[in-house]
Amino acid sequence: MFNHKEIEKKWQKFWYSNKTFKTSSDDSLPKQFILDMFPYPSGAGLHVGHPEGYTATDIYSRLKRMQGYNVLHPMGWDAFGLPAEQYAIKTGNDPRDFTDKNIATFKRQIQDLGFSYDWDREVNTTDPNYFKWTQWIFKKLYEKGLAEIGYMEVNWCEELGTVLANEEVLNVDGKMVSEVGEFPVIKKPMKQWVLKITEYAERLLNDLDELDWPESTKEMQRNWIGKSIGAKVDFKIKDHDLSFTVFTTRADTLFGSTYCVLAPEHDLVQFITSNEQKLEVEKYIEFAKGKSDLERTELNKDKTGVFTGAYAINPVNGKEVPIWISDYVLSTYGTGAIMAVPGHDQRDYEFAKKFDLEIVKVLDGDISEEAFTGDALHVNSGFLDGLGKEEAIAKMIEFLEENKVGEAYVNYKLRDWIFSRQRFWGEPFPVIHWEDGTVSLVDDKDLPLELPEMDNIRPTGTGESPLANAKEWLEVIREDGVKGRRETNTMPQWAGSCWYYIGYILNEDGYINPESEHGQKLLKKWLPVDLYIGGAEHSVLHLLYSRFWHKVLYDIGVVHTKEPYFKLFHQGMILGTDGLRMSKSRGNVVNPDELVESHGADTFRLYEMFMGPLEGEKPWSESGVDGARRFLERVWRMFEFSECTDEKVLELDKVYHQTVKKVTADYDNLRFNTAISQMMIFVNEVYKIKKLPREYAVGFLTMLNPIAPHITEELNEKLGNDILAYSKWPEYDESKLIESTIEVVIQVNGKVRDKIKVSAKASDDAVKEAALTEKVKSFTEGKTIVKVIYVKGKLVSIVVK
RNA sequence: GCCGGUGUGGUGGAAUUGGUAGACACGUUGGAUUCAAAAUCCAAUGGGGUCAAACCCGUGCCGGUUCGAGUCCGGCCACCGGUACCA
Repeated sequence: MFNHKEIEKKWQKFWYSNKTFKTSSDDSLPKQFILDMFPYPSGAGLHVGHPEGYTATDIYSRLKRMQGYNVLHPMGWDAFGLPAEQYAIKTGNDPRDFTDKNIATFKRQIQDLGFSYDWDREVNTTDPNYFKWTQWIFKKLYEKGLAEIGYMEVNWCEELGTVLANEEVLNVDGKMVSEVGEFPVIKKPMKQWVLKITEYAERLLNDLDELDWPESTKEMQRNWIGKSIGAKVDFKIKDHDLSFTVFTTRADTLFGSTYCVLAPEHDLVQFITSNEQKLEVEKYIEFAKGKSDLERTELNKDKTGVFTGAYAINPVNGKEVPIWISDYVLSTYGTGAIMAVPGHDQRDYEFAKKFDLEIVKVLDGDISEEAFTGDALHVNSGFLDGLGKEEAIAKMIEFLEENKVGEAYVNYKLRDWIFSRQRFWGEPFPVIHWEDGTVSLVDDKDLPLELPEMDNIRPTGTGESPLANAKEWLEVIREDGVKGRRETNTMPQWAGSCWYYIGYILNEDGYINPESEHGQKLLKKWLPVDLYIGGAEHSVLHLLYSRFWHKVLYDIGVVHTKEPYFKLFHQGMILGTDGLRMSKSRGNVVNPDELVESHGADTFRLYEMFMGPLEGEKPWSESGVDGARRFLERVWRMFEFSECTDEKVLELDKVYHQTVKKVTADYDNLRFNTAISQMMIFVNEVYKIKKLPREYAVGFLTMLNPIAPHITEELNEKLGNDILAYSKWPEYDESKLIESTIEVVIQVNGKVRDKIKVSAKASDDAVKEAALTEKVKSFTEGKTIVKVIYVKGKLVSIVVK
């Protein structure tokens, strides 16, 4: 039995005090930037899911160091956010203390696992020295015209007097209510900072192609960006000097447009509603405010809507068509208005059937039961009659452009990013609103703009953040006597996580100015991130927002790669022993502390990597942990019973070289479970032979070191060698892997019937000949052999009739 | 609902390009060791069938392509992640 407590503490202390894993400033070595998604340090501490990805990157980092790379492998804290805010409001305590305490726990737990982080580069998003640069980037966005104030809809709860996160809103009978108290929640437009990510939509879409990311993640981002090519069409409103624009991908069906629908929030609704309809329209707008987008669109089974009393003029045929409002049209997609073509759009079809609106067939397909949305020749469409879809779309756009009533247009589902939160615990905006109506930014030399000390953080009841109560901080006076008020919104948690990979690079005992010569040198050296591992739950939002900021920084010359993260990998979730997601309420959360205490960090790391493929979801198992420990015990004993000899042990040649080959390839491809099983096979062989040549002993310890760094360093030290952390990665000799005889499977009509051993050098014909064994013949007898297929070195397939 | 994923023995999983399904572990059973036990070492272990073999069945379900399908195609089912203010 080895004493994990002693060994692990000893090596952790050694690495920490020697700064073994400090990033080298040596520019001659090739670099590897290996990054984890940094955690939100919750009050519950680390759970066993966190170290899964961290172990993977740690193995990879240790491998790359031994392969001669200069490795940057840092860790930090995404420490702003909702839970600390809620804790502060509930208890009256300062979120800073709470956050610092949680970080200390997380850090201790992570360090107990022996990860090879360069702790000199630790970042913390709530550290003013860090968020100084978050604010600086915001200023750059503002100066580039990418940050604007606009009225955007938020979840407003009148009773609670506060804006709620989607997470805090429940759906009861299709209505939004607060999680706390079940009070009504409505969509209410409020002044918000908005980042114009849509201006980058096309680049965010196109540059996905050059990334080594899971195809599924790229696909999700593509779908999220949601590019659709179509046209804008202008509709004049009868008896008003007003018009509105719709976006459509099927401009060719314009002759079939028999009504239009505006989103209930559409600006025009108030101007065009007739007196007779006014009451009903207002009632409907109220009704729609209480529904979430999801309920309004995808979950919407029963269409609702109200006629406004106004008519639009169809620009292609001059027909007067009624204008309705309905919640299935969203103000946030396209132009917030649609031309309804009930014959050829299913939602419009359902709506028209329900409200008995005219349906005109303009494509030659069956519309008796449902809308026909395919490609067919046009009918009832004037100059489009007889044309197919593509041709007709092109011709219609030509008509629209010639008559100045529309144009070709590309629409994205991607929406601009609401970048403000009505909260205390976030980065303050470096913005002052002056009483003369102007807005100015805080000067660079006055950054960071820190959060005020507040005795009691509480909601204001007006929808403003608790910062509105911090009078001294809030109110400023300009030299000319004009009064101003600081922005009371704060930035969302995304802000700090959008650029933290850059933070690590710049953090050399304080943050280097990214535009300085030294900062530039560092950024050019380290970017992009070579490997980024984190959960699939970040597939779209974090990764898309972060890519957007990176592109902006690229445009202003701060960074020099188009993309931040070159290779991305998602680790799967670790489930509870019951196969369900770990959660406090289920009581199935496993905390690593007890296991590290009882089994040791090496066992923990080994078990997590052996559980299954990194990307898969896997349930936790106690007995599996014991098995992992048993393997390490077996390794420990292997060095006790086997003579460590300087002689060659020919029986081990093949399995050793196989192991080097497989482990090297598997580590590189993040397939740790199969690498471990190969090392187990090697150990099993040594147990049979009871001899271990020195060269193979060191090679084996080197290979196991990235997974179980403490025990391998200890064994290696006992052998009298220098530390493994920077030793040379073993190489394999292909010639040792060649077999002289091979086993070939013989199939008859696809079923395995016999196996033969043949010389590796045997000719194809000789193998085919040898395949006709007595047993095989009993299956081919009385039948004609139609075909014989030989797959080299693997099988012979005989087809009979 | 929409987008993306997953489904293989009693259990975790392996099979990297269509070529021996179940590597390696866990568990179980048997043996060795021990006064005895734990630990350790060795062996067996998908299901049916058989004294043993032969043989049959088997990768969520239904169908297809192929000499050959866990792998490719079509249609389902179940579960998981995301769905823009949890991050």
